[in-house]
Amino acid sequence: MSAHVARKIRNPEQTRIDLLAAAYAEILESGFQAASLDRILAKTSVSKGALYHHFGTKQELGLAVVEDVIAPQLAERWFVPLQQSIDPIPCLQQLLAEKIDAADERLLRYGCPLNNLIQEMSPLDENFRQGLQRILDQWIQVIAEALTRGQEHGNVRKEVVPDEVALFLIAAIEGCVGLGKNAQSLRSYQTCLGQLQQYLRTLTS
Amino acid sequence: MSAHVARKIRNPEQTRIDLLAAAYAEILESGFQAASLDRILAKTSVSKGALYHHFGTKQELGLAVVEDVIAPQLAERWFVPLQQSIDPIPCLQQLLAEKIDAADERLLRYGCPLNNLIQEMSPLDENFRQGLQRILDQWIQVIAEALTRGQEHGNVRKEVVPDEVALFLIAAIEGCVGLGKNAQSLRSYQTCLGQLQQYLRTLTS
DNA sequence: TTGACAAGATACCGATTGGTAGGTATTTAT
DNA sequence: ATAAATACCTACCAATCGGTATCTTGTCAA
Repeated sequence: MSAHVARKIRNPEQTRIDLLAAAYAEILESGFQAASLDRILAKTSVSKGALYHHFGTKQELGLAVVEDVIAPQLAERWFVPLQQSIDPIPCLQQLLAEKIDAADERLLRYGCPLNNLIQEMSPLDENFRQGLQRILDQWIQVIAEALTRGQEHGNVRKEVVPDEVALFLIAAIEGCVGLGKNAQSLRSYQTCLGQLQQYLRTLTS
Repeated sequence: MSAHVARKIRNPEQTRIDLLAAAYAEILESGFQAASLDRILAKTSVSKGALYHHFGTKQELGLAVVEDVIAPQLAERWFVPLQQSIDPIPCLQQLLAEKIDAADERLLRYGCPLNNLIQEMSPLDENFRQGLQRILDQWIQVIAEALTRGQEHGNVRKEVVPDEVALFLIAAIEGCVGLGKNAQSLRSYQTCLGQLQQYLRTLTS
């Protein structure tokens, strides 16, 4: 079938995607500094020459993971639902509920990829810091806008400062995931996020 | 003066303390995995032979930093004041206020030593995880006991579950420090902890 | 069909890593 | 005074690190 179409031996876009996926996994498991390029290559059966054709340095590969893997992941799970919602408060509640229920074993073990890189890399590499901060700023903004709309609809107390509460919400989320990661306890993870849900309720009017 | 007292050429206890201090700083700045024994030795002018006389492996050194440096630090700043206080809620409020005011540049850049090690090491090394968890459990317990006493004195709402709120408080603190670390913004750090203070107020009856 | 460039492969490099071998020097106990 | 144990030092090691040089191969436009 399709005899005319020359079979593609090479597929640079797919190679790039494979590298990003393997690098993402390796970084999640070992951290960026301890992430081994050789291990990444072993996972992908891509050669080192190919890697360095697509990415100039290890740092470039890491930044690409942040921009092309982590950022879209977060956007899909948080930004899209929140921006589409008309009444954002129940939406926030449900996003938290999902986060509680969908407690992957992988999440419990390795934590949040975004927070991991923040804690490891922000003091060491300004490019990483800025790339991660861009994601955080978007996250804050999306939640803050949701809270503002909630205030306009009379669902959120006027006293709350959307920017500040959004910042705190993200901090609390990352904190809960981080503690659950060390406790290695689904129960800890869920009760911690459960307390955050109760906090959310104090924002409603 | 003191001609009889032989001058000490060697001081193994001090050597150990020097090593722990240097290792603590190096780990805070680079993380544990990327912490270089050679750099630690350079900071202390201690030889590698001496290091390996006091600590069998790099891991042992790291665990000693957790137990002998980080744990006492936290105990001094949180456990002692909380345990001594009769009315623990104002005490918690003030501890947070201190944490807001005493925002060191070093804290803002490198974050919380405890949380750093949690995020980096808990998935990689079970011994680290347990050592860190011991500290967390103590922290939780001290705060929970404070909250319970607060309930007994009628200062804290009966609905709060001390254990769970204590867990959440710590998560939120670490989250705030972690976000401030990436934002590199004193303002972010302080407003985030400020929101946590407001949360604390919702616990009072 | 061919020339030019992108994509990938292999072999290697210096630097750094945690750790060790084998020695010396100090301290302490007897 | 002396033996034994503790404390420390220097030189070295294999393994791994990120990165590079050099080459071949596949792709596509002209």
